[in-house]
This record gives sequence, structure tokens and C-alpha cells, in this order.
Amino acid sequence: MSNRELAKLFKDVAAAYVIKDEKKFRFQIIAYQKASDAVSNLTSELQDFYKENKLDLVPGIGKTIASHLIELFKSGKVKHFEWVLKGIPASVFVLIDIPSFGPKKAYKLIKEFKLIKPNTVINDLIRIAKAGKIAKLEGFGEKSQDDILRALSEYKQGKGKTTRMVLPYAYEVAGKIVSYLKGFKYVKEAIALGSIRRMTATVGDIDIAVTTNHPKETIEHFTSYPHKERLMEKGETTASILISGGVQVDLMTQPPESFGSLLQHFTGSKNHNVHLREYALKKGLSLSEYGIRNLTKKNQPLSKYDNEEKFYNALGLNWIPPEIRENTGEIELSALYKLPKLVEQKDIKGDLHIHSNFPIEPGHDLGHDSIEDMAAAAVKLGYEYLGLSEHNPSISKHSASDIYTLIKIRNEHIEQIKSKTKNIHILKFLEVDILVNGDLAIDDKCLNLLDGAIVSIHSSFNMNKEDMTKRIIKGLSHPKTKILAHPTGRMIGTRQGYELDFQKIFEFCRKYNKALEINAWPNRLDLTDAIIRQAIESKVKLVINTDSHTSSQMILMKYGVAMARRGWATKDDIINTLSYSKFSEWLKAG
DNA sequence: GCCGTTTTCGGCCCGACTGTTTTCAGTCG
Repeated sequence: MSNRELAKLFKDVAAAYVIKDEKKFRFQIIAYQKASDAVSNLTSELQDFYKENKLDLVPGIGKTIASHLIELFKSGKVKHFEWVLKGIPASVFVLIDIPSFGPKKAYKLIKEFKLIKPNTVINDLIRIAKAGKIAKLEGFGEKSQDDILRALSEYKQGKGKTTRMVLPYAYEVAGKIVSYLKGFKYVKEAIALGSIRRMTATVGDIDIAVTTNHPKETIEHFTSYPHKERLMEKGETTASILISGGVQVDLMTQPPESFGSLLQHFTGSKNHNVHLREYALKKGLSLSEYGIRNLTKKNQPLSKYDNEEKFYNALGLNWIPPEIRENTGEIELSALYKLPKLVEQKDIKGDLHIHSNFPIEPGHDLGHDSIEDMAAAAVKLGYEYLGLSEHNPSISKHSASDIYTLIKIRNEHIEQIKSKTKNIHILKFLEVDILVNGDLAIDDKCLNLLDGAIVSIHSSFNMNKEDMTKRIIKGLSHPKTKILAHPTGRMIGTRQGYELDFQKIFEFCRKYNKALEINAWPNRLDLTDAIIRQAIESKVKLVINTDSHTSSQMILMKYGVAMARRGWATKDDIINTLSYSKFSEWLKAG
């Protein structure tokens, strides 16, 4: 069973407990919801943990659930789950995947109208709603009947399940709304929070916080946003709208004196906040977006915090960078004042994965701008060095000697530019294909013309884990090979990326001094944050590159840096924070 | 059912909003 299916199973078990007796099973419900959440955020398959006898390593899975899982993987079913789910029609579990439907509402409707067929339940319920039968039920009314009807038809049309936005796009959309809000006279500060501030690779909905002493007028202004498609909710301090493209935007307001707690609360993540509040409770403190309440003394006024650092400090913690607020140990380390100093954009000294428009007749896409333009952009960014790494000349169109000549011509051209350009070091790289059998696309003679090779997979993506791992390690084995580009090959939203045995890749890279790339391209963001962290724990060096095909794309570096930060990378973990002389040493070292 | 820098027992985040209600239940983040 896949993680997705297991997460759904745990979610269903939690829902079944809610239906059975919410009070009695209160903590089982929390436990199964947590387990579901944990499994869906896992980067490797839970079944692999089982095979390696490591289920107990998964946070949120304890002894009881682990034993249920073992039973499940061995026999395909779990007696305890069957008991919990007994008597609840399968159609209930279809409905609870639809926004605004929880276990209670779903069960009540299913029971009332005897909708036991899971495949037809949505259409059946739509028909019943249209006939006006739901409004007559106790606890329902005309309004909720309309809401149900809309939720069901939106779900049927595939809305609500809208694909997540890539981070840079969400950033841009949020930026527009933020400036719209900042243009309003009563808004003091406006900032995008949530997953945008944490810089997750994809963003579901856009969260924005503002400080104002006039929340009512501000919410009025927000809900009249010109690109609004529909108002979702509007209260005294918060509101939600749907904008074109089906993107949900949530607004939260606070007066300026509570800006710190507002930032903290609305940045999340949810798991970070839950854990932080549990941590605070042990000290007798209760946290909310309004501030901190001391529970140990009676009638204490709420302590307010106008900035976030003071808020964390009040809990005995160092301020925690948003990118690592995922409840993966950051709170405990912060309490010990031992958080790592994460890499910053200003630490980056060069970009090594750049495609110019030099006519090298590559097998894949060529860049659009000249080497001179790329170099100028690098200077502007304050870099010390730039690695030119067009794709290798097409091996289907050219003979080995043609390829050698093409690379040589490019080298000569680079030398000419180098003699004119004194303020940046230009390196002769190439992005070389790793062929199906693990050989590199160009021969030793060609490779020896280079300062270094970046290697990557651009064909036969559908290999199994073992074969792909072998293929990549073979490709990395050449002494000129220094970097593995976009290691998983994923394309967000369109291609899943191949599976690799990362422990083997890490081992090889550490032993032979190879770096794994963090590719900053918006649809790639590859490596992912979780694998970056594992790589760092395995003491593997990383490099952050933009894979730019125009000079203007080189500013995308910040998204690569963000992924590195999410993976807890410090400056020392990133090769292209080295000065040019240190970097050259690394390049030449075997 | 999970978990541990006061704990292997005894805790378990906090609040907003909506609709259907006259004080609350359900859902969401």
C-alpha cells in the first residue's frame, strides 16, 4: 500500500472513531489524525520502513499502530480497523474527502438518506439536495443545503483539488494582493505568511496578515479585491476569498501591538504551532495569535508582542527561521540555543549551472542569452565565478570528433571573453547526459577540455530504483564529474521523478568528493528539502544552481537557497559559498 | 494512541467562522 492509501486509511479510522464516540475516543482520534498527517508527509514509503523493521522510527507511529501495520502488510487486513469501521457505510469515507464535510455531517446525511453506495453517493446527494430534502433535516437549513450542493458540484468538477502552485508563482500572486492591501489607508503592515513565508516548494492557499486598528474597514477592503471570484467567509478579524484560478486567499488582522504573535501564529506550520503550544503549556503559558497568557497566576493580563523575536524569547527560545518551522526538532534545539546558522543568499559566490546561447548544438535546449550577458548578470549579483554548462553537443547528430571541435571552439570563445572580463572567473563546464548504461555522453578526450562536468539524467526516466542508482553512480565516477544536477528529475505537477537509493548515492558522493545540486528552477526545486537534510546528515556537499536559460533567470537563486534552508543547510554545506580559490581547490581535488 | 530537558504516567493547542440555534455543533487552519 502506498503512503497515500495508508494516510487515507488512518484518516478513515479517525473519522470512524468520531462517529462512534467522539468523547470516549478523543485521543485515539488525535493519534490517528496525526498518524495520517505523518504518513502523507513522509518522503519514503512506509512499507519500506516495515521491510527494514524500522516502523518505530516514524514520529506519530507508536507501538499500537505499528503492530496494526505489520498485520496489514502481512495479511492485507487489520482486525482492529475492521472493528472500528464496522457499521459505517463506505460512502461516508468518500464524502469526508470533500471540503466542508466532516465525519458527523457525512454520517448524518448517509444514514438519513440511506446512501450506502460509495460510487454513486455524490450524485445521489446532489439529487437529494436539488429536491430540497436536506433543508428539512434537523440541524440543516436552506443555506447549508445550498452550500452542500455547491461543495459537491465543485468537487465533481475537480475544483477544491486544484493543483498546488509552485512557490515563485504564489509569491508573485501574494505580492500583488499585499500591495493592494498596503495601498489602503488603515493598513499599517501587510505580509504573506503561511507556506509562502516558510518557502515550501508548492503552496496550496495564500495567507496574508495585516496590522490595523480598523479591522472592519480593512476586511471590507480585502473582500472587495478586484480579482475576487467569490467570498468564502467574512468575520470580525479574518476573511477568506477565492480569486481567479480557484486560489483561496485568507486574511488575518491584528492591531500593531500584537504583530509578533500574529506573525508567529499565521506562519505555522500547523505542526510547529501545536508543538510550540504544548511546549509552552508545560511552562504554564498559553499561546495564541493575540499573545501569551500566563496560566500559573490568576487574572494576569495577556502579554502582547509587537515582534516575533520577542515572542519566541518569552518562551525561552531563540527566534526560529520560518523555513524550518516544521516540527522536526527545531523547538528543542532552539531551547538549547543550538539552532544552526542557515545559509543565506549573500553567502552564494557563484552559479555553476548556466546555459548560454553559444551554438554548441546541444541535444537539449540551448540558452537565449550570450555568455557576456550571463557574465554581466553574475557580476551584478555579486558573484566571483560563473560555470557555463550548456548541454553537451547532440550525440545523435555529431561524431565524436565533431563534438570535440565544438567544445574546443566554445573554449576558445570563452578564453576571448575571459581576457576582456576581469571581474568574474568563468569556468568551462558542460551539463553532460548520463546515458542509459551509465556512460557519459562524451568521451574522455572531450571531458578533459573542461574544468568540470555536471552530469544529469535526460532520458529513460522509468528505470527501477536499483538500476537508476547504479546508472547515476557510474555517471558520477569519472574524475571530471563534480556535480549531479537535479538529482531526482522531478518536475512539479508533471513528472514524479525517479526513485533513488539515496544512502548509496550519499556514500559515494562523500567518499569521492562529489556534490549534489539543489536546482532552483521553479518547477524542479530538486533536491527536495527532506533529502537535502538527509544529505547534510550524511555529510554530503551540496551546490545551489539556477539552471538559467536567460540572464534574468539567475535571480531565481533565492528559491534554491530557500530549499537549502528548509533542509537545514549552513554555509559550510554549500560548495558555491566558497571563495574562488577555495572552490578551485575543491574542483581539482580528486 | 503517542510521548518524554519537571513525566514510562498522565498529560494531550487554540481560536475563527457559519449556520442553525437562543448557547452550540461542526469544520477548518
